[in-house]
Amino acid sequence: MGKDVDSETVAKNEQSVMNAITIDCVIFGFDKGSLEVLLVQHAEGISKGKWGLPGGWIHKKESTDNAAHRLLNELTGLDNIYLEQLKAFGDPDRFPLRRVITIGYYALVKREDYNIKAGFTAADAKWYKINEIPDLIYDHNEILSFSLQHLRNRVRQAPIGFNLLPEKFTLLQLMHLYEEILGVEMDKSNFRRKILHMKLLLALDEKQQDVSHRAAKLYKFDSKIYEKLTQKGFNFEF
Amino acid sequence: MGKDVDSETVAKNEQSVMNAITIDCVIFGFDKGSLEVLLVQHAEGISKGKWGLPGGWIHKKESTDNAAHRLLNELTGLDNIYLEQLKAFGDPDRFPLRRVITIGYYALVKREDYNIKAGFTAADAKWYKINEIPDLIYDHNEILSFSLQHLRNRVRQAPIGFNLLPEKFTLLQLMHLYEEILGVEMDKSNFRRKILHMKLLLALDEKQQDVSHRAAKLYKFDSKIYEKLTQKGFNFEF
DNA sequence: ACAAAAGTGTTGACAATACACCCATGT
DNA sequence: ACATGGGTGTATTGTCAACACTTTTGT
Repeated sequence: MGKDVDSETVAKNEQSVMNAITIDCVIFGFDKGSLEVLLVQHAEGISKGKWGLPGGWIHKKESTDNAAHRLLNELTGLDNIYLEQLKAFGDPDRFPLRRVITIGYYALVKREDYNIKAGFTAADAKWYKINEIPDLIYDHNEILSFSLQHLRNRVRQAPIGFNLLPEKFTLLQLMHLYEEILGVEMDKSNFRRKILHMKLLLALDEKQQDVSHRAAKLYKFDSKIYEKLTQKGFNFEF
Repeated sequence: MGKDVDSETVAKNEQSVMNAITIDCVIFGFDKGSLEVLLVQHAEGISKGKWGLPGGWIHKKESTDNAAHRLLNELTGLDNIYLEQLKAFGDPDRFPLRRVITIGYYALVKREDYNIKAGFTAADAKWYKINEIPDLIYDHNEILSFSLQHLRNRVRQAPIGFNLLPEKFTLLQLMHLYEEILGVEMDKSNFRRKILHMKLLLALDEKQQDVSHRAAKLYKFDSKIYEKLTQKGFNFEF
């Protein structure tokens, strides 16, 4: 949950939100070879100064999915974000003040698109590398590690990893993304064969610019072919 | 949700339950080659007479997982059931009277163990074949089809299918289970090789009884080996 | 020239598939 | 004897992992 969440004021005064359910988002980004998560710092309340997942309350008239999209947009300004529900976290003691159940979501964003929203400063919101996560409020460490586990599984069954990369990318960039997420080393040659064999990528007539070595061909993700493949349930095993 | 759920009485009078969140369970069983789901009939309220998923309210002091287990036990009398959360369903209009979010669970039960709990009659609770599901209350058809999709995916990645079979089973029974869940035809010989190669099964010194053909060897599921395999994340692709 | 990454080719091991066939048992 | 399912064997094809090698480009 975000800035004001552990102050009870919001829930008590606002009749327009549900008062025993919140939403928390794990926002993944990929930058310079590292998988990162966007955390926010609490400005007030009992956990002032501590970091946590961005989140907030659900309006009475919006779906939980919409609420998650809205919260994400309020924080990052981004609109068409890959967003999926993880599950509900319902331990009776997870929130110290009273019984609140939270619905976890995870999002994948392209770091190139991301600009922190006006109203937030570097002190409020910050990207943390996945293996440098501090102690978070409530059960947010648990939600985060669940989402990481989930991402590792999903990424092997559906080509959602693309959502973390720029529109145009090289095969090696894609491979490094998988290596980072799954924590494994891969063989360049075999990776190329495998991914090209799936016909999911569209080769562009463009090459990398300004690199101090042979420029690699750029590819983009072909969503039409992806649709076909997801329907008959394919296997993206790496 | 179960018998009394759409009467508001429970939520309003009972201070001990959360009033805007419920739990709904999809209970899968496997009988005579068919995948089935346990549905219950509403006794009162606006949807009297209609069938729906069993479910109910969450007590203030129990986790959502415990609530699901409790509800399942109240209905079936069973204790050690395979139970997993699906996700939260949060459409603002899913429940007609007011805003209620439900957390979906799915359970796999061995039909041999199952006995309907006292207090329920055949008119209250009934097994329905997966392709003969009637119109259900609220968004329960949606929850059901989501859970079926989820089951089909899960069953290919973890050996949870065993939870639907008796303690001791034959290889062909197991194969038929997979065929039914996944909706495919399999090759007997190849299935044997594949499943035995995984070393997940323990061959017993027992054979089928009272069958009008050659009796098949019985196997049981080796949970120790399963633990090992799940940890390094294996692939149960069929 | 050489570093660094792009990109290709080859090989051997192993797994998936499709079938053909024999075995045991009750009616 | 035959129907029914249990159980074995094999030949082919395809996929995967390991690794050696060539190509391009900036410094």
